[in-house]
Amino acid sequence: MATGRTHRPATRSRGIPEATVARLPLYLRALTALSERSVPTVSSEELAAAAGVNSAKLRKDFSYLGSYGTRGVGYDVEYLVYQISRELGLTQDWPVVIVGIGNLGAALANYGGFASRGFRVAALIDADPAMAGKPVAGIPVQHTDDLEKIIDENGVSIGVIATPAGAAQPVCDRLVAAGVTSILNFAPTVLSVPDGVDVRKVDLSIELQILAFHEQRKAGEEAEAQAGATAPAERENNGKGPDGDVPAVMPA
Amino acid sequence: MATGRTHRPATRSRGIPEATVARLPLYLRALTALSERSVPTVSSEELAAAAGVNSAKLRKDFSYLGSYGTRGVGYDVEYLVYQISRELGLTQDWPVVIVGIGNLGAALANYGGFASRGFRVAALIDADPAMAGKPVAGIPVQHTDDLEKIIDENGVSIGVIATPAGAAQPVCDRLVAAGVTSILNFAPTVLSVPDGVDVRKVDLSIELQILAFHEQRKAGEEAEAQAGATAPAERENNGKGPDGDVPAVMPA
DNA sequence: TCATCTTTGTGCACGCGTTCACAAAGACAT
DNA sequence: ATGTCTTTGTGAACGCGTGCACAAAGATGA
Repeated sequence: MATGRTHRPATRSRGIPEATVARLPLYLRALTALSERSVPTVSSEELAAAAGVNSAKLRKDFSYLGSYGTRGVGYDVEYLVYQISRELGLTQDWPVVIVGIGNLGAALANYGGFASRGFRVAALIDADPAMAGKPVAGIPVQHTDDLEKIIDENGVSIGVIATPAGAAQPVCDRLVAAGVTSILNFAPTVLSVPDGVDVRKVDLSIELQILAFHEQRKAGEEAEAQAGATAPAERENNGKGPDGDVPAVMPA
Repeated sequence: MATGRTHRPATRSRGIPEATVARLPLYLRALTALSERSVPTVSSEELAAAAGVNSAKLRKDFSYLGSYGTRGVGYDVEYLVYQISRELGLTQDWPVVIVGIGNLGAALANYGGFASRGFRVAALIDADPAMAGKPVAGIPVQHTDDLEKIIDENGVSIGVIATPAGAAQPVCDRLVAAGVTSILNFAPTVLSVPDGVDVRKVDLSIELQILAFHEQRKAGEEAEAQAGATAPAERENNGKGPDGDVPAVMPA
């Protein structure tokens, strides 16, 4: 998955482990799909398959929320949808601001997945005066100068940063000073924030690099297996470097 | 961080722990910045601060790669940049295809972070015939019909899925059948793939839901602390539900 | 050459998360 | 009522990841 990793010291919030919290949205999505198909109940086995996790893990996750299942039957879909929604805080409305309306910011503004679960794009903010007033996804872009006022008037506590790397920390500081306590950061920067503020980061470049690592490993193993299968002894040094299984690319 | 979570059974690849691999890009970014400022060496303490991690963790991470530091001095920046790049497989070129050129797909195509680290957008693919031939980020969009040919001719092993949820699994299947072995999935779906194929997912909606959970918890604790500080006994049941610290929103 | 000082590399202990395996609970049929 | 069968909820063991704390290594100066 995406870099969604956690900064917080794994403090168990209200008894629910962080790892479980991260899976609840997954369960919720699967349950919503079942609900739309009017499926009344579901077993841990079925639901786990739909969410792509181990069934024991799912049961343990649910056990942190309470005993919502019926032995011999399974879980009531509608009831579980409600319980998880409530636990995640999705029964209320969360106004969100997006700062930095470039390619990515605009795409986020247009992203339907926000509105679907209680998240409402309250405002779009950009530092470019030329953008001011221009509507994106039906919402007029406002200038950074008014950031504090916008946060305050809309009671915003969640901010999304989609600015270039250089602008991210200053924007973050202003958001926090204005009262934002949760930040979703798309800029390739490590943000520093005071205690009590949550930051999650999504970094496309990092995700690709992790994939590249595994991809390289796969290629290497394959080559090794190939060599081992055909002629193990022949694998001396076919014109590369002294180190056989390392690409012969040298640094400066 | 973003949903970047890992699917693989935490199989330690080549002795390097998965958690370490996920941090290497972070170190690399910090080191690149130092390199551009022509800083020759850096201590684990300084670098750790720049990357936002514990210094002991950083040293242990580097120890998996080998002994690249000098005691009493620190690490050679240039050398470390090269070693990490090589370990991550960034010394070679990775052609990537993006499937689904909507808002998000277009934003990804325009994203500069791809090109910067050995990743090259080899092709953009969309199912809409009206999009075919239209250039996005300077690259003409091609039709899904040619997917297999494109993968094959460009030697693509990494695919990015930015389609609507419904199209994701079919597209994934075709990518895998055509030879792609690493997938970065932006669609809100659980993809099932055969063994040997890596999937990482980035889910904006999930990230927001996790933030909402903590945000709700913070609000609840604050209210509780408030109540406890002023009048603990007064906190009987101020017209909500039988369960005091749960929002009195009822399901259908 | 020797002493001092800095910084790495790592042994060790701890805690979270995962998984297995099973007892308890309930549905359902007789 | 009683028995059988399904499925939950959880105790317990295991493994990975983290962070402390320190010994070893090397630089630097006298």
